[in-house]
Amino acid sequence: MSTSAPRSWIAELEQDKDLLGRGSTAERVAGVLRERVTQGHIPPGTQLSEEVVGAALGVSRNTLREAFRLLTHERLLVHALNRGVFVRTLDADDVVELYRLRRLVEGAAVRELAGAPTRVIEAIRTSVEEGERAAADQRWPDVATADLHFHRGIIRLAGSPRLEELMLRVHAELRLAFHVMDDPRRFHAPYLTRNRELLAALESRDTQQAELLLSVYLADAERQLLRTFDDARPLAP
Amino acid sequence: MSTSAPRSWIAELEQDKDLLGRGSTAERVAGVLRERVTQGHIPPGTQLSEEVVGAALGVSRNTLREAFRLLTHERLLVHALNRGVFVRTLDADDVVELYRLRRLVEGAAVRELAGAPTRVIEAIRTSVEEGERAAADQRWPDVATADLHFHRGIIRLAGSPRLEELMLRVHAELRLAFHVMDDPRRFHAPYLTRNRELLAALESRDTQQAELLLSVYLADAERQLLRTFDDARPLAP
DNA sequence: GCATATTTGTCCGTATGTATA
DNA sequence: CTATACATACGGACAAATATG
Repeated sequence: MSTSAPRSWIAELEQDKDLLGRGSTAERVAGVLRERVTQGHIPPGTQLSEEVVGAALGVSRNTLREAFRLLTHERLLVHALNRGVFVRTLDADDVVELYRLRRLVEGAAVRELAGAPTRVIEAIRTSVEEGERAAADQRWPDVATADLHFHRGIIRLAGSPRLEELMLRVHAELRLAFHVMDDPRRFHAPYLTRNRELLAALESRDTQQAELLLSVYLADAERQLLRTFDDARPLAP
Repeated sequence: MSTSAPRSWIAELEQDKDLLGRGSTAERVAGVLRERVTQGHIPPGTQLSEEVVGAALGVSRNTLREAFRLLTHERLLVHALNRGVFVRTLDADDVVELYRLRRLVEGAAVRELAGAPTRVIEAIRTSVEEGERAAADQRWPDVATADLHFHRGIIRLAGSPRLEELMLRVHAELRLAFHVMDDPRRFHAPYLTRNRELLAALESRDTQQAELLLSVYLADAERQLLRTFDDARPLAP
């Protein structure tokens, strides 16, 4: 594999050096790399050499290896024994499993609607309005993050921090696939009205309707993502 | 905090030194420690000194810290900044959330019963018979592990490796709480007949019945665990 | 409240092993 | 097959934080 031809992301990395504020050094380094990877600035498949990245961020290899270990557990990097770490590349099977998991978990969370505190539903409303405002101002990346906030709110209906953490990682993984999209607007914008409909079902405590809307929502999103996936890579190794 | 008075577990650790077979050194070290912690040989609350444990296993501090990082992510250890790592101590709130998560996820998995391959159900049958054989031979620890295999089989109905991994970690966490039980027989043995009943519902593809049996199963187990939890620690800080 | 001892956090240098050109 | 580049793992060192008296 050719790993990285331009290497422009290394210079960008150095700009984050002073951004390493609080927390353990390894965790701060992991935070910077997580941001760069999920934002698509470091494309999937590129190798992250210990020496090069460590020099760019000004940390030792020991510290960097701890950060790598964190991100490998989050499945944003893959670790090949004695070969190094690489930015994860998602294939179609990954997307299928991730959406299967979303349908399962978010569906189960909606089914907990009856016992969920109203505070959670209000937070979901906030995320919907946040997305609509962002769309009105044509801030498409913000529309995408508002959409993720919307789904995080749904998962909160389940009332389990561990489940929420799992799904945060799932969403981060999916972002690796979102970047094959040339136009983020076309992908996220159509779901604004769907989110509004789903919110209405939640606020009227209509579990059945919410479950139905959610399942078609996720099925459509998966289909759309898989379609552009096949277009982008007709013959992947 | 007094951490560890007897320290007998250090000598036991050294017996595992040669057991470190394949894989990265850090991962093998993590494997040994994971075993010792989930088996209850290293009691919750004890501090794992880098120097002491590193000497016992014959690995350097840097390598050991990588292993610690792995187990901290699995929530078997807790990391206090500048103070070190400790074996996790579960409180009642943890148990409540873990069982909420089990009800949610295993319930959702059973609801996927229709689309699950028969191979998975056959594996569940195997785990039931495995538990019954162990009980007949009075091997109570094996009854406990067979019970965990049973639930892992149920989760496999969902067909998501990521979900399975999450729940494996949840089960490992729960083992930290199981050890407050003085008698593992009384806790796990009564569920043998319940598992047999649930298996019958699964094999006849009766989703409704399986869902019902599972929910009362988990509710009872949670109640029983919380009860002995309150007995063991009437006034926890 | 202060001084000391212990432990962790971080970095460096180096030797060994492994994969790839 | 050899050579090269890189990851793996070790040991030592010092700074920083914490606990103890």
